[in-house]
Amino acid sequence: MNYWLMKSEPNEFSIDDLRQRPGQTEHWDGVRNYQARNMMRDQMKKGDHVFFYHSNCELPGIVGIAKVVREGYPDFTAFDANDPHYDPKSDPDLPRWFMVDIKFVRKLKRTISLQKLKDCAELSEMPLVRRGNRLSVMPVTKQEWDFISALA
DNA sequence: GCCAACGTTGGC
DNA sequence: GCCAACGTTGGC
Repeated sequence: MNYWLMKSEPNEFSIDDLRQRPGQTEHWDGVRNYQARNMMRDQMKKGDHVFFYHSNCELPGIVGIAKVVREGYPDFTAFDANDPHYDPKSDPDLPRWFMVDIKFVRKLKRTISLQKLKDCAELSEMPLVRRGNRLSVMPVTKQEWDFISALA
């Protein structure tokens, strides 16, 4: 069992949007970063736990929990010239970008803010709290997961 | 292979 | 809206 953190801008796609999706499930399309791609394609497994993080908003932080319900498969939005995430270099016969499906588990009563996470020495190794970090999908250790869960 | 230019991310 | 940090692109 592995643990992850996935960022989303709430004005694009929030934890509430996920909860309201049919089956409370959504495909995580639009990631155009190779490190994040590799994790979704190769490492994220059905049943893995996910922290849902809101970025680029009034109170950045962890807002909920989700889980992986479908393992890596080609991000079809890359093939669609009308899609904002279109990438002509991704060939359907040799897809460049991958995604997973995640399902809503629960929303936290209160956001665990980025500031709070930064204040915890136990979390100082997380890429999330490192300066300049831009990874939108990142691994979380079991220790970090348990520690953060206890903050909620 | 180097590196400047550029576009994007994301906190503030 | 600003801007630092970072990844990607493309000329050479």
